[in-house]
Amino acid sequence: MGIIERKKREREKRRNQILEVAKALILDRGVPAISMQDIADEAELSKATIYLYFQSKEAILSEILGTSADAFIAYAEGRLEAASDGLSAIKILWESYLGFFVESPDIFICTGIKNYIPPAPASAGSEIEELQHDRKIRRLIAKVLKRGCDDGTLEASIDPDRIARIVVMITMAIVDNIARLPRSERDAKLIREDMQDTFEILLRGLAASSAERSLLSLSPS
Amino acid sequence: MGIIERKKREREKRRNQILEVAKALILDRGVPAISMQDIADEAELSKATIYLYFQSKEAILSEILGTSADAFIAYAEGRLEAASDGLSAIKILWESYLGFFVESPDIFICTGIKNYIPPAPASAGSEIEELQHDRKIRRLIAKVLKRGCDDGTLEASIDPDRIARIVVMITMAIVDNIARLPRSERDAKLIREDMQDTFEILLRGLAASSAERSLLSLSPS
Amino acid sequence: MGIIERKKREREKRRNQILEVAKALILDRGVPAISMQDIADEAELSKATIYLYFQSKEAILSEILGTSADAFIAYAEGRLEAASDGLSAIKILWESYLGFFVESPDIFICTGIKNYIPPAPASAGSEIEELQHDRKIRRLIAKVLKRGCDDGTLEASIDPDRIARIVVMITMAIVDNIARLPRSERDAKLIREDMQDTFEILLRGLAASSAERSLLSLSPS
Amino acid sequence: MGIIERKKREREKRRNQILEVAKALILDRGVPAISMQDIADEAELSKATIYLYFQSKEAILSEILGTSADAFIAYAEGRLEAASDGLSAIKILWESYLGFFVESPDIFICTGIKNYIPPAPASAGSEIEELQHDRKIRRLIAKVLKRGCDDGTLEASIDPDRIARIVVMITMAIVDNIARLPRSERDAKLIREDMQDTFEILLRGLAASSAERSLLSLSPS
DNA sequence: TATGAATGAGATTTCATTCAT
DNA sequence: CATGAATGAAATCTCATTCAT
Repeated sequence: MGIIERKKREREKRRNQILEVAKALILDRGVPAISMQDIADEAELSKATIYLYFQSKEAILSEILGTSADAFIAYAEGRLEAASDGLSAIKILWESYLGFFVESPDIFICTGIKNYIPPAPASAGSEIEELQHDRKIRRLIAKVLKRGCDDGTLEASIDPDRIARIVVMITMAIVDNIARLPRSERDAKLIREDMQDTFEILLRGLAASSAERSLLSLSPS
Repeated sequence: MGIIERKKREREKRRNQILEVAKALILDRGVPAISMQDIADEAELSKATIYLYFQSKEAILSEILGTSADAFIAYAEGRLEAASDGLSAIKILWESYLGFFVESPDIFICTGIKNYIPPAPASAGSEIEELQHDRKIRRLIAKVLKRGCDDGTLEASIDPDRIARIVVMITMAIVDNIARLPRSERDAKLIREDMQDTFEILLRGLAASSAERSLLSLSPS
Repeated sequence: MGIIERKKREREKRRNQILEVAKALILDRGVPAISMQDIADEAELSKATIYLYFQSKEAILSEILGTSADAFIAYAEGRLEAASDGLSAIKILWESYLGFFVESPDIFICTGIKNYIPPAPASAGSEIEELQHDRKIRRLIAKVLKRGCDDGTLEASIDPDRIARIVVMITMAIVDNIARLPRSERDAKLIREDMQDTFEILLRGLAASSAERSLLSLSPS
Repeated sequence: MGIIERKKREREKRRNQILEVAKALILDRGVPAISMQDIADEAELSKATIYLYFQSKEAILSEILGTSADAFIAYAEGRLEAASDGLSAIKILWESYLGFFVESPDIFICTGIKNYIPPAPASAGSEIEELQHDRKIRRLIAKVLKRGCDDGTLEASIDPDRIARIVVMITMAIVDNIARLPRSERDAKLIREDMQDTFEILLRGLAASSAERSLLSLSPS
């Protein structure tokens, strides 16, 4: 029954092609400026065909979000195994972020999408699914923070879950701000600098007071 | 000739009424979901009448933004006079923010508007004006940070301008995130708690290492 | 009873002021581009006040048309008294036209208005009134043509009434074409040249074959 | 795969249907009085569908204009091959015009459109394209006039380009004037008579003085 | 007389989505 | 599976005109 397999593979390929096209367009013109027509045109498919692969525009956006988040999580989890304690774990997390996300345009795309999704929509259904993407990353961060609280390398008073949420927000905010610049002025280096500064401040703010100052700076690859 | 005065007052009243209606709608449904028609309907006026008071939809949004920002700046500047050094100044700033903004729904509205403004627009004209509102607040924060760097109460290595930008971003991010919750779950207390935690982390991250730990917590009124 | 007289005079003055403003605006931006609001603003009156003096926008346009036509007719009739025969009469008529109208911007205004009035409107009422303005000029031209047919200086086969109508049309067409140029390139000299060429062709076409060729050119003042 | 062919044909048919509907409406109510809504209603399509076939209202008007002009030019050029000299060429041109255009309502439609196009627009871009339609006809006329000047059958002193421009204007003026009559009184015969008279006058005015008088009348088919 | 305020009706255009083939 | 065609609903903005004061 290889034929069914092949069909499935081809279907998957089309899906990905559409997603790639959508990502490229978002990067170029911003989420609100692109229409299903644009995606169809660029993918050299008809609008109707797009609807064969995705239920709605929102579904496309959601999938892009999810894929990127999952990829990051896999990447970060691999690197985290090398962490000796909570403090170094969170440093590794941020270095991963700086290394992985910032180099790739996915970061702009995801932030663009997140900010496009209307705040507090009427139907809670899809929204919950949306947040799921965040939530995975949030859970990862919370785990790392908790480890630091437990082993004494991070300030004991913090609430890992809440701070994890805040950290995700902050990160997105930085990207979003860069994304608002005209495309030509937009620069991965800018983000990296802003993020490095921000993460160092957060690191100092989160570390236990006993932590050695010299450990509180980041050195992204 | 009090008649002219009265007319003027009434006109002002209508303007404000429209702004209030717009704010209420934004709060309720989010910026992208409201149209001039919605505003008109809710204000029990015709669309054309709205255009009598505001040149465009953007003008309404901009005015809301500007008014709130100005009010906050005035409020904060008054309180800042009591600051003895940079560290206490920044604490006062954040306490002001928590006290002033967080209690009022303006915070949601402003964040909603800011995030609605299309990222990286072609014409820089109006956008620059838009950002002006931010810029004022940013300048205020930068001034406070600089004071702290100069008098040794804040970490000397930080760049006041960049960090000011980051701080504004972070603040908006927190609000925005809350705003994305379904209206019913959304809660000023939530924001206050998130912000307080965040600001405390930032405070510890920004303070000079010599600062007394006990000074690094906030107590909003 | 001077008081009533004065009021009447003042009313007349306001009317004229409004008409002048309207003419200036038409000249500047073209009929379709001006609104009652524009007229009111420029006249430093309210829109409602304009409606106290004129029943509608159309009424203003119509009055402008009428006034200009009447002025031209008076001017031309004066000069026509010097005509010795039909051929010289028609030359004088065109020279008058070139001298009077072309020098003054009224020509643009009138043409602009004429072309703005929708062709073949539903209600015949107002339209008939409109054409009245033309008709007066047409009658004048027809009279002159008839004189020429009768005294043998013009081609006997022409139908004075029909040709009069045609001549008015042609004249307007020339002006209209110039009016379509960007205001900066628009030039009274241009019109004069086009009109002179055209009138000379018409003159040759209308003159009896016995007419001396040397009489068939125009020399506008 | 005739299916693609058929689709293409049907698409073309729809386009034409829309153009026909637009033409009928223009004929009936005049260009300024019709909206995209009207066209859609009359074509029993939705407004959005109209936009599927034409980029804008202006595009529809322009296409109507272009099609008619091209058709006329083709028709006239074919007949012009029979011309023995400049004088007979211009006679043939006018006879073609009378025969081709005047019988069809296109003449009203085109004139209506031309007069609708705003005078002296800010952006020269689209306007230039618009005038292209005229220009083609103008060029044809100029060529014919030049031939006549060169072979001595037309008055040598005329400037072919300028006179060509004038002739186009005059022609349009006649049509436009008829179009302003209430639809019921409007009559192709009227135009034909007016145009024939006019063209004969122009012919006499343009012909060299040596031309035989008997050649200076038109006999449209 | 004069006017500020209000508005109904409409114009053009866009877009996510559906459906017959 | 793929698509061309169609559309309803909306969005922003304009304008001649009326009316209460």
